[in-house]
Amino acid sequence: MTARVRFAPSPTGYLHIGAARSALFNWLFARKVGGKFLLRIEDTDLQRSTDESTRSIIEGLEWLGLDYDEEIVFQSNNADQHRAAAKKLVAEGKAYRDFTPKEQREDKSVKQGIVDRARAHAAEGIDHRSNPFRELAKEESERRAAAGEPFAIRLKVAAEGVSRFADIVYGDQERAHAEIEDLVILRSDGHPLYNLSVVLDDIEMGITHVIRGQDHLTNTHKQILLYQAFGAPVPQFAHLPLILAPNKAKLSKRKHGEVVSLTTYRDRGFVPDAFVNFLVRLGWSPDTTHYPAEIIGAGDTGEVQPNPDPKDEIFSRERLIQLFSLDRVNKSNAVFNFHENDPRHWTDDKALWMNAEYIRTMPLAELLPMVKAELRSEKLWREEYDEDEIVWFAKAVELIRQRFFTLKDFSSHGRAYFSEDFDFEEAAVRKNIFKEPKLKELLPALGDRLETIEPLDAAQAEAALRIFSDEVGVKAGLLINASRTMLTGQAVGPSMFEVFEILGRERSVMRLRSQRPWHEFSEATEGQGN
RNA sequence: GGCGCAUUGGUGUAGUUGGUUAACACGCUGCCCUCUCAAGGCAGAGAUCACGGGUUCGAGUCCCGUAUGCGCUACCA
Repeated sequence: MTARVRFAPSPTGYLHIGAARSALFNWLFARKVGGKFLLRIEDTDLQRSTDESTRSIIEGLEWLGLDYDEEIVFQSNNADQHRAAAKKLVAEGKAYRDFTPKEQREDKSVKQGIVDRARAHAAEGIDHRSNPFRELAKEESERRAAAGEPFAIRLKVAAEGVSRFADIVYGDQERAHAEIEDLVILRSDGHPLYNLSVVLDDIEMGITHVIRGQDHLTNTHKQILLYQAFGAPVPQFAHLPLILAPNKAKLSKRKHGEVVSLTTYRDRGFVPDAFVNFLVRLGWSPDTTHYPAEIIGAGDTGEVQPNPDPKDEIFSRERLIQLFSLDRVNKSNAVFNFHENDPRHWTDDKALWMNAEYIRTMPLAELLPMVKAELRSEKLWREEYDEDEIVWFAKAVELIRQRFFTLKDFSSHGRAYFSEDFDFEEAAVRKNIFKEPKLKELLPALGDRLETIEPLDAAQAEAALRIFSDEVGVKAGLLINASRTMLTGQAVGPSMFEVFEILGRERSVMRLRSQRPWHEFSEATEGQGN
């Protein structure tokens, strides 16, 4: 039997990174075992579900490269079947109509309401199964329903016995039926509820492995009861640890903002594979056991690769598929360690590091289209980069990628490589240019010197600059650092001679002759004057 | 309140059936390299393995309890 798994988000907002990770684990599992990965949108909550959110989920999965194998299932399309199934359970005596009027929610929190009621019931010795309608005569129930009296449908849970299942991640789970209330499966307005809908859809879609967040671990017992009521085979379950905020609270949009939204990472310049690589390490690690080559087979065919080294952190998508296994998922929740109000560490440092690692080491051919998209979105793209200047473009990207963290850096820190319209950083100007008054004359003179060299490659530029610095009696470093700021507006960047070569003779000379720093900033040192 | 799950340096993780200097990655500090900043190389700080008992010659690894966190407990998903 081929495995069939699904990712089943509810479209009530952006795609949460925790949900994205669930999708990833499902996808990896499916690809690993040659099964099917399906997508189901759980849009039963019509008030909260939005098309925009559905779109963002689909886009998010596409961005991560998690392709699904069949048509998307929209749960709302199945509401009629779900209703019919609930009524069938009533007819079979496995569920009953509850005519208790719907409770009005107070303004206090749901959680507090639950606790209060549980306390009150405990104090009065009320069993949660003491519903007066549980054993109502069939005829009476039919009569009241026919008379138009509203009712919810509850599953009749056995008073005795226990529910058991073996979770692939969390191990054997057991819960006494006495702990499970007669859950409502159909609302009095005819609306099917979550536990009913998931089970029915999972049966319908032939799901064999349910891989989802640990927040559903205890719900699973209820769902198993429903599988049994419908006489359907129970799938395997694997629950995933949750992703928590730095204060170990649940990550939420309201409290933590855009760091929890997957689209943020796309919009802020993450490489999809890098983010996948980061996400997969939250709660999963590969088997690093080292088996002798004579046991696992020869490595030269490429078919059998040894397990990774413990120090390995970078895994390609293909490697992840090869290495992935649900029994290597751990049980404790992971903290997503971002720093609010710190622009440098706006998200987890390791995610940022990993993205930088991908940007500087991934095949250039894969990076170039991403840089192109970024430049295009910032109106810095020129068609020549795809034509006559294609070699230049590749070399420029190769040069500057080495110290970038996100794709956004290509249009911000890297702007001067693609446009004359770049800014000078004031601190850089003060540090590298204003500190030596002679530079106002030396830099244009250096420009004159470099103008005589064609082509202006790195070696030539270096030779010329060093000779020039000797002649005028200043340290080469002074001219190098000043040049960097003149040509890029910044105090830091790649090796200066490479920059000369990439920018070329014309642009280098023009920028060395520019008077912009003196026009844009006052030479007066801060804290002095008046 | 009840039930469930978890607990290894700041963060993510490793630690196969208990065996004795608790490993790796990120981050942090210093040094080297150097035209700056990264990268890279080297070195270092940082963990009484939540706490308390127990079993054992020996426990991060097994058992019990406590604490803390999280989850579920809804006619939310």
